[in-house]
Amino acid sequence: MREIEVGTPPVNPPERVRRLASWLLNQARVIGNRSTAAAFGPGNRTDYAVLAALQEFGPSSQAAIGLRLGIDRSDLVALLNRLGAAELVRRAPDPSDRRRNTVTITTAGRDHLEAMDAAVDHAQDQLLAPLDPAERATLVALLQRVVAHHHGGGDAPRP
Amino acid sequence: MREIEVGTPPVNPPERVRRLASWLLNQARVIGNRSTAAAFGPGNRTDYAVLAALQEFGPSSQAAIGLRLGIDRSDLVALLNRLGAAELVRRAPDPSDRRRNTVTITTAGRDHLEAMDAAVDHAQDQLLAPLDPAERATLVALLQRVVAHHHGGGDAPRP
DNA sequence: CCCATTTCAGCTATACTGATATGA
DNA sequence: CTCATATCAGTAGAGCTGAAATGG
Repeated sequence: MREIEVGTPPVNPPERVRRLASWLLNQARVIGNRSTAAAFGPGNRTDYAVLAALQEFGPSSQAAIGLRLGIDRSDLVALLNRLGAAELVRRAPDPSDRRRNTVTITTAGRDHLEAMDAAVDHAQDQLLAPLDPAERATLVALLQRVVAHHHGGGDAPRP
Repeated sequence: MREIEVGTPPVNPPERVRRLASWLLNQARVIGNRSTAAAFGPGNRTDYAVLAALQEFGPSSQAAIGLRLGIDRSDLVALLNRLGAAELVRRAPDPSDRRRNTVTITTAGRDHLEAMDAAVDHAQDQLLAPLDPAERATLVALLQRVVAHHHGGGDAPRP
């Protein structure tokens, strides 16, 4: 029994394509999106990242959240509208700089984040099912290095 | 000097997010898409896969191409319209089954494919820049196993 | 004046769904 | 009548751009 359903999977692609890291990343990402779409609702896969950032770093402006997670300022507006409507975050004008909204995670938001943690772990488990723990760590480490190289330090805190 | 330009890179994301394979795959895929978008024109990253499939397996129906590469039947129509307009493929009704179009790569298509090969290699090189050859092979092999597991054999020919 | 922040309106490319016409 | 094939129309989310409104 296969846990993740795939819509239009490739069947025997040509050599040239089968060895391309960029192609494999695209395929793997579609699979990962499906497994995480089951954990969160569809469409809202970035909610987890935003709540996790607010939990780990405390109240932040929208610009700070976007910068931290690589989410566009525009997309954050609708996302925070949803999280705010669900009472998972509060959005209040910053008294010290009234251009800013200070976004704060609520108690309900913390609960929701913890509930999602289990679902997220399960999604990663499904995605990486064919790999043993050491191989999973290797894959994650290699991907972190690729991302860090191009983003200039996305995998480790910078001074 | 960084070769690949990135629009909204994450800066110091939270622990919970930084270790997620699904998140890393998304980040790496955006980087890979940018590097390949430089090799092909933007928008047409699947052209290479289609031409490679026709080169390796010979003339095929559109349904066969889509099945092989995991491309939706609908999206193939516009793609082949473009490739046909550029004279890189020929599309002729199959005399033995007139529902089908037999798609054949042209000489110009072969030339174009070979020209793209170099650009594609360069794009992979940029994407995997921080990894040595052994690490690149490891990453590709791990991704192939993940993809194969969920697609049921996407990384190796099946009988 | 210039710059930062939020918000909105819209654009493009991707992955997909559903319906239709034609033919095996 | 059924199934397969190709085509078209249209949907939904992701990533992004440009401009307006407000304020430092």
